[in-house]
Amino acid sequence: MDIENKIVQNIIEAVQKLYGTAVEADKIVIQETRKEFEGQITVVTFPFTRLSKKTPEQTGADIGEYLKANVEDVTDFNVIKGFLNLTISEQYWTNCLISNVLSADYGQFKPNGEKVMVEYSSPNTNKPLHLGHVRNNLLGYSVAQILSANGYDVIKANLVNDRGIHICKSMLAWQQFGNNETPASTGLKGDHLVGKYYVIFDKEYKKQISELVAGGQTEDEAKKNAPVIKQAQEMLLKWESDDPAVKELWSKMNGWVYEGFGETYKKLGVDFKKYYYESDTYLLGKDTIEEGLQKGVFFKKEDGSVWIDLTEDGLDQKLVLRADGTSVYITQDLGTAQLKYDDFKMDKSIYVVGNEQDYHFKVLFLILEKLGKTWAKGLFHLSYGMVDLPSGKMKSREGTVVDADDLMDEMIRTAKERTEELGKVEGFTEEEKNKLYEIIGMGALKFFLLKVEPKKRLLFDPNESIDFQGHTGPFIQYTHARIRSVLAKAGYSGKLTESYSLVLTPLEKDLIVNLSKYPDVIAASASEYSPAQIANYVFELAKLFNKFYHEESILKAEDADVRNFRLDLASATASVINKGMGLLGISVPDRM
RNA sequence: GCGCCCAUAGCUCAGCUGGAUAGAGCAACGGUUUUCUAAACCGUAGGUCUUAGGUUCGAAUCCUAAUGGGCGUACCA
Repeated sequence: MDIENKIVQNIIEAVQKLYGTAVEADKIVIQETRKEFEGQITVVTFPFTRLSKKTPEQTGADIGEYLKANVEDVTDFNVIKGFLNLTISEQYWTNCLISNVLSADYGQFKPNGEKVMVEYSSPNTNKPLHLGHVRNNLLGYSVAQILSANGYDVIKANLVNDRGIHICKSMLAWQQFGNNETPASTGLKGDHLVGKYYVIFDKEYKKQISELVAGGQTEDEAKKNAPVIKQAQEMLLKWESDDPAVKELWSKMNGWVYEGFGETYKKLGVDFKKYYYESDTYLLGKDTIEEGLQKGVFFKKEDGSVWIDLTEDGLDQKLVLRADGTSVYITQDLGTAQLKYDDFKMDKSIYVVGNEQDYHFKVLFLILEKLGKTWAKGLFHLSYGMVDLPSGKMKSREGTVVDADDLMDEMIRTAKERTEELGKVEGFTEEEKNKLYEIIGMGALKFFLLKVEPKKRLLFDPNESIDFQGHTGPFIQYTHARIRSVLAKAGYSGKLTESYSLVLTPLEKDLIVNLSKYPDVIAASASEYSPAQIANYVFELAKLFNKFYHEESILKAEDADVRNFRLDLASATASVINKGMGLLGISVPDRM
């Protein structure tokens, strides 16, 4: 809000003139006035009492007088203890609505010339996506949208883990037990079919282990000697040496998975500009290791393994290359980071990855900094908490995962039931109905996951369905639909208010004050990479509008100017709801 | 052992760089529909902000320690 800057400037002047000393702008605390007091903007005046050598009340009154006399839009003030509550003119708020909030690009910042990559999703191709991936995908997509609204040029990237021992496990199990099943022959989604064989592998593996243990081997020996694991390892070696048959099987099964993921991504509403595949990048990083050795950042042990000593930074010694010269996880991440930078030369790069990898990224970024990569300071790990069930962690191999596709289907089904119960789809075509159910069901799911601060862990109880009432996506969607309905009835087609001399009701003023905060919320959510801030803001806005809607009629307002103004106000609210929800990847319907 | 993260109402969560009597939603109880969509609105009840110290005009917020929970600390990814 620009009025805040004006007030801050004038306070600096006031303190200078009244008390003969200077205050820094960042010492001045401005906040929203609490509901129970008169005014919209509050200045905390405790810090000035030291300069004024007067009571908080007297100091507040001094500054209040000054502001009233010198700032055009400050029309009145009151002082309660160390709080100076300012009343801002009606014209200011009316004007704010008409010239700012209602403009088409409200909340969209000008391009800032910076490029940022957001890497998210990053699935393994041996099993379908589950609820944890859903959180990742929604977060990544939303953060990308938010950065884009803040003026960044955003590149959404997906680093697919398409190779490795876990992939070979699914392949091997399919080869041995699959009877040539395909998605077409079974009707299963490709990623689910492959996941099925990942589970079958694990069952077989466990069976063989217990047989070997029964035959006298220790648990550890059995784990190494079980025939299936040996075969999987052989398969991995063959893959690495480009064995045509293995590669063909690999391409075939990954192809099924990609088709399945494609559907899931589509339903989730996420997309990517750039795909990286680990089968292409897993050998990268060796140059970086060499560079590190040259620069003396890394050192070689007698066995030939390469390390970095981070003990001075409070971390440990970390292996960066095995004794046999092969890569570890961080080797390829070093290489991939370089590759990404070479590809796009971005200013910032966000990795959306769970908090179990906090240490890994701390080390990764630190190494790149020590290597003197100027771009390393732009790297950021957007770390988010795990999604837990009441029973604890989800385990794909133990079948306790909440499957992404199942969950989405269930949400949409529930949306359908709820909507039909309420009898709200009269006059909808079959297609419109299905579209609506999807919008509502996905809205409920997305809002549920995004309203929580990313770094907090998230509890999901499959036995308790996700709500459609209260602090939810559908609540906000409903508010939007109501507004659109009123606007449609009024034949509203754009800004109606001319007059700046309205007397606003408290609720109208509250609404405008709230709407005027939107750009600040967008900026804050970007600097903290937190869609939750937008989610909670939009909820607050919707709640406030519902109150207004309930208490003050729009279409039946006695005065034509008031009616027009309220239509503008409603339209502005709908538009901010639409934009805010859009940044969360949630659509809002016109009717529901 | 060491490191990182979390702890707010019965449950799920807000609480911005320290600022007024700590706020929502759900669940519970009571009320609102001849009036723009009741997926809504209003009210009641519910809290020693895990604990103990400290910093200061002022602490849920910052510092220290303890307790509880999660994660990491692999020549796994």
